[in-house]
Amino acid sequence: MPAASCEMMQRWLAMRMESDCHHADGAHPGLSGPGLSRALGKAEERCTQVQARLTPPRRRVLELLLQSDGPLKAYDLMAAFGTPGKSAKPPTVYRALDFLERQGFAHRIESLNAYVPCRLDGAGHSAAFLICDCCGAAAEFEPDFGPQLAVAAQAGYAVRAVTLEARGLCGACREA
Amino acid sequence: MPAASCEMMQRWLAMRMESDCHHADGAHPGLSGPGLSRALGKAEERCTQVQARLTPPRRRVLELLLQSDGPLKAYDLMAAFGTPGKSAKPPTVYRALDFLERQGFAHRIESLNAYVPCRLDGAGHSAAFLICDCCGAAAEFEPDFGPQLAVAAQAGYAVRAVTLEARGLCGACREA
DNA sequence: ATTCTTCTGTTATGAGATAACATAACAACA
DNA sequence: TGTTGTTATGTTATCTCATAACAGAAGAAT
Repeated sequence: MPAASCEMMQRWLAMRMESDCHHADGAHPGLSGPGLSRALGKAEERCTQVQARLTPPRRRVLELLLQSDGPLKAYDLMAAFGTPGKSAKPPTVYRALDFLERQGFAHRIESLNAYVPCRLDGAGHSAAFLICDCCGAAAEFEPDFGPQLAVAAQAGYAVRAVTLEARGLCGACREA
Repeated sequence: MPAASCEMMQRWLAMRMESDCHHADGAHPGLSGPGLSRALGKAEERCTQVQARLTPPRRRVLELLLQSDGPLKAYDLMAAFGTPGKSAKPPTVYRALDFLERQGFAHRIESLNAYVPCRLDGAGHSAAFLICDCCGAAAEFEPDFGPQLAVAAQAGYAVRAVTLEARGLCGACREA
């Protein structure tokens, strides 16, 4: 199939991605029980160190993020926030996310409009993700922005934060 | 000496307007006249090479992006699309943007929900930007994703596209 | 000329995020 | 201990961003 196929190919790929690819991801499995408690405790600790308050709604949103196997949308968080039928309202969740991002406890993934808990210790203001277009997994990794920061310096930019999002297929989905 | 006058202008604006930073940016000035025609012609050419159709709405959206000094929002494009009072509707613009992105003529900047024309020749499916939080300029640069791709390969990921967005202050705004 | 595909125009709706304002909790300190 | 300033929450409404779904027009292929 020669040339007219560029758009056809796109559609085909899109269909394939939509078709059920429900591999459990494995990149960052959701926490529960002791692991969850430990992570929350760590967050509490870091909050007291910097005199920030991990209030109930903030803690709840962080808990939901930590429990999840993958990125969560803001409205998913709202739905899961309270008891069934008693969901949170947008500002509650967005404010909590705002706080969590400022403290480095969570990241927003721009290309998904979704949020993940930070998986790296002592992370600063940078985040980098390998995102699987098939199963939706988002694996955080420690980026080396050396080359990019060199370019920025050359151009006279003062970089405050960098986000990098690589889209593709994870190992599991490549084989399937 | 354009740099000096730009600086003066910035100081003046900063004094007048205190909080808001409305400098014209200069990173990628909007095209007009022959430069614009040349860019559009080049796009036409590349389209015929791959048997894609740069139809009127697509061409119009690309033209608007090329004319702009900075990133444009989808709804700004809609407003500017036709004659005053006769704006385009969402699908018209989003479909055009979709096409332009697929052909590599435009990029979406995720962290701004905005769009820019591609400024690099022969660009593949990667994009990298230095975004000024003060004046809104978005300077595209050729990224070197060597380290990141190594990480991805190590993790078994097949990377299809990478986007990088560095937020900070451009040289001009740093001084102001 | 017909058929297939792609592209456009239109209406309506879905998803994502914030504005604005009132109230509550907390810390600091006289 | 009450007062004050600050920070956080609850609530309503609204705003911005993006897509679904379908009818019809324009091109290309035979």
